[in-house]
Amino acid sequence: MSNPSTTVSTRPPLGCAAVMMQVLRGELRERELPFTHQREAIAQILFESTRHLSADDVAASLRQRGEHAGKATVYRTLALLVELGLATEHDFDEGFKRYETQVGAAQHDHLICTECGRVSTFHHPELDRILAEAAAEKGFAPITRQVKIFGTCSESAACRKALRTYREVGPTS
Amino acid sequence: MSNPSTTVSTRPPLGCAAVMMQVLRGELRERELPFTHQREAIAQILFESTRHLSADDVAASLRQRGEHAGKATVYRTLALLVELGLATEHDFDEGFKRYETQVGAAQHDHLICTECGRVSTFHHPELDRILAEAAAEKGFAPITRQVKIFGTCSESAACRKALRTYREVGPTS
DNA sequence: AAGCGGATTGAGAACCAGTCTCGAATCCGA
DNA sequence: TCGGATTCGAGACTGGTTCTCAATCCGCTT
Repeated sequence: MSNPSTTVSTRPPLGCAAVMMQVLRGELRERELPFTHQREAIAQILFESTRHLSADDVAASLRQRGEHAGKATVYRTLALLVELGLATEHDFDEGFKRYETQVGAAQHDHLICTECGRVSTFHHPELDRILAEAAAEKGFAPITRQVKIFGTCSESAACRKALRTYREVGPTS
Repeated sequence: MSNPSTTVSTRPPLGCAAVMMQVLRGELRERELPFTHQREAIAQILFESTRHLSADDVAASLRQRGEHAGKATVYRTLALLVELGLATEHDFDEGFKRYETQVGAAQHDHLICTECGRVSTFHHPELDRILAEAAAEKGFAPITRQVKIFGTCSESAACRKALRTYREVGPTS
C-alpha cells in the first residue's frame, strides 16, 4: 500500500462520459433536484476516470481544472451519485472510501494488492449464482454484495519479490 | 442498523476458549512477546464470545468483569490477535471495525441485514474454488478475502415488512 | 526473592475521514 | 427578470483509531 493513488481499473476507458452525464441530468430532473455546476464537475471527473477515486482525488482533479468545490459538496455529491446508481462506493481498507462510475450492469469484483495498492477487477460467471444460492438458503434477500480478494499482484518486480519472500517464510509471519 | 449490538453468529458456542488461550500463549512465546494480563483478558473475551465484537464491546465486557484496559491497549491487542491469525477483522459499514475469533480453518462469509444490523454467516462449498480460479487467471496470489452480502434478513417482522415494501417500490428509490 | 533490560500499558492528545451548520449564492420555472 | 426553494462552502465538529512517553509489568537470571 505504498502509493494508493496509483490504483488502476481494467475497465476499458469508455468515451461514454457524455452519455452518463445525460443520464445524470435525467435522474436529477426526475427527482426535481437542480443540476448544479458542482454536481456536473464532480460527476464529470468520476465519469471520465478509469480509476477508483477518493474524495481527495476528486478535489485534487477539480483544482487541476481550475475549479473548486467544498469538501462537504464533494462528499454530498458522491453520495448522491451512489444513491442514483451512477457510482459505487468501495472500501479497500485504506481508512477512506473510493468511488467508481457504475456503468450499467457491468458487475465486477476486486483484487487488491497489499504490496503496491493496485486494484484490478475480475468477473467470474458462477459467482452471482453461488451468492444467490447462499443467500436464498438462509432466507436472506440480497441487495448488494462486496467481494474482495486481498493478496499480491504480479504487476511490478517489487510485488513479485514480496510474493516469493512470502512463500519462503510462510503465511504466519 | 437500529441496534448494532445485537449481531449474532451462527457459529456454535464452542467451549474451546481455553484451547485458544494455550495457542495464544504459544504464539507469544515463540515471538518472545510477553503474555500480559491485559492480553489474556482481551483474548478471553473474544474467545468466549460468539458475536462480532467492536473495540467498544470489548472494553464494556472488561468493565463488566471488573477489569480495565486503556483503549490503546484494546486496539493494539485486537490487531495483535489478527496478526497472529487468532482473530479476524470485519467492516460491516457501521463506521467501525468488529472482531471475531478465527477458529482454525472454519472459513465462512457474512450476510449483513441493512434493516436490523444482524449479521449471520454462510458457507458455500464452491466459493473457495471460484475465487481461487478468478485470482489465478489474473496472476494474483490471494492471501485473504472478504465476501459480504448486504440485504434484508427474515429474522424479525420489521425486516420482513421492509422487504415487502422494497419489492413494491423497486430497487431504485 | 530481588534485580534488570526491554516490551507493554494507559491517559490523554492528536489525527483524520467524514458530517453538520447556517448564512450566502445558485438554480430554474414562470 | 423574479422569487422561492435548494445547494454551496468555510469551518467547526464528531467519533473511531493511533500516537506519545513516563510509569509499569514481564520474564529471565543470579
